[in-house]
Amino acid sequence: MSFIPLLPGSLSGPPAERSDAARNRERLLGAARELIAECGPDALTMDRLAERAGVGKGTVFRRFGSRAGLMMTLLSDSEAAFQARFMFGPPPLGPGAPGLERLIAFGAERIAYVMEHGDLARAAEASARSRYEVPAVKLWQRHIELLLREAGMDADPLLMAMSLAATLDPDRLLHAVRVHGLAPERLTDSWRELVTRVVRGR
Amino acid sequence: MSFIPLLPGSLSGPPAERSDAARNRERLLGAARELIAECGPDALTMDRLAERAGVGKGTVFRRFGSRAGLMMTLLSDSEAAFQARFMFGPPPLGPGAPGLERLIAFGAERIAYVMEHGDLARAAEASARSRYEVPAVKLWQRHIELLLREAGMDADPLLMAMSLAATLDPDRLLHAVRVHGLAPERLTDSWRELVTRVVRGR
DNA sequence: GGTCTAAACGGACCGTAGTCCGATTATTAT
DNA sequence: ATAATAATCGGACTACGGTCCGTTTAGACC
Repeated sequence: MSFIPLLPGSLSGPPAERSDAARNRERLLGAARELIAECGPDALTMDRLAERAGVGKGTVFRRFGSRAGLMMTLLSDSEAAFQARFMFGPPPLGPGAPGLERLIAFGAERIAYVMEHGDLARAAEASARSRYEVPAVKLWQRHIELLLREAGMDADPLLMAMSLAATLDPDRLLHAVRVHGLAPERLTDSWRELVTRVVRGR
Repeated sequence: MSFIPLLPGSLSGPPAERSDAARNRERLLGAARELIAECGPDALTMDRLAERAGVGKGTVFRRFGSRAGLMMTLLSDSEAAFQARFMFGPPPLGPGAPGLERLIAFGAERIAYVMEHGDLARAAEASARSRYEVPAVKLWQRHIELLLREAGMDADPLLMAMSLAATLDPDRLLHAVRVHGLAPERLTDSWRELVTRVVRGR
């Protein structure tokens, strides 16, 4: 007869990463940060990364699943911090302020975030299909929807949130700033106008 | 002494396509349409296309520059028709109706267009960088900006047009319909709400 | 220490977009 | 018709993301 655990297996946590796996993950993350610091995210190829970290290519993909997955891992710290700030931090970004003000603050913070981590964020946007299935992206969108409802928006908050989220897409924001040469403040101002008009209604 | 043209060279038109080049271009377009009809745009690879058309791979790229370029060429007819309708056609899409009504009609038509040619449009969206530099995309955006101004929008019409254009991105629209299962009419309704609120202002 | 197993490893391999350059051919001038 | 020339052609080649599978090894149990 086999061992019967007191807790369901899935609650005892993952079966503990093997030590060589942990070592390689750290090596890979370190090497990735080095390469990005040297040449930027676009120049990071999976082959070079494997070589630099001294592991096989298969190992890279088993760890991170894909190039986008690697980039998301690299972003996860700042991403988590951002999430914590808009969900639990002080107003006007966090709870405590009116919905509209939180929306305005959210956009402003998001724009600032993209200005700082934009290239990485763009590289982390997986290939086409799953771009909108990334947990973080879905979270922002639900957050916007929530704030819209709280601000009294009546008409189809889900789709309005989708439209507003599209405005904050890293790709578009970076293009506006880098190609069109627009100042980030102008993006922030425009976002404030946009959400104000959308919320205030007709 | 060399020949002096009466007109600057660039005005005498392109130096006339060589007959074999024209023949190959037709062959390629035909083969591309066949392959897409058979297996959809995603299954069209440049190698298969070259093989089916009976030409070398280099020829494909010299003709169309890239995979996205090929897709744009395939779309150009319906794209031109669409452009003609919103620029010169009857109201409310074309000139003659108030700006807001034209904006609403524009979005509705665009959504319908994406529902029909969406996959092709998505494949035509070049790789990252130049997504917003495609002439057609810039044209829509300027058109939206124009209509916003005409409708009396005061605050930064350029950026508002960018945001609104983001809402109509084929990728997002298709995702909403295919993954979230939203009805296209709901997208149209939401677009009407959105532009109405944006234009009416505070 | 020895044995066993599942997990981790590594790098050869694949499909794809895009490039390059020597060979070919349409066109024009003579 | 012939020769000169410049555009076109074709397919081998590269770079990259991603997969596969035979081999190795960490860790648990004896």
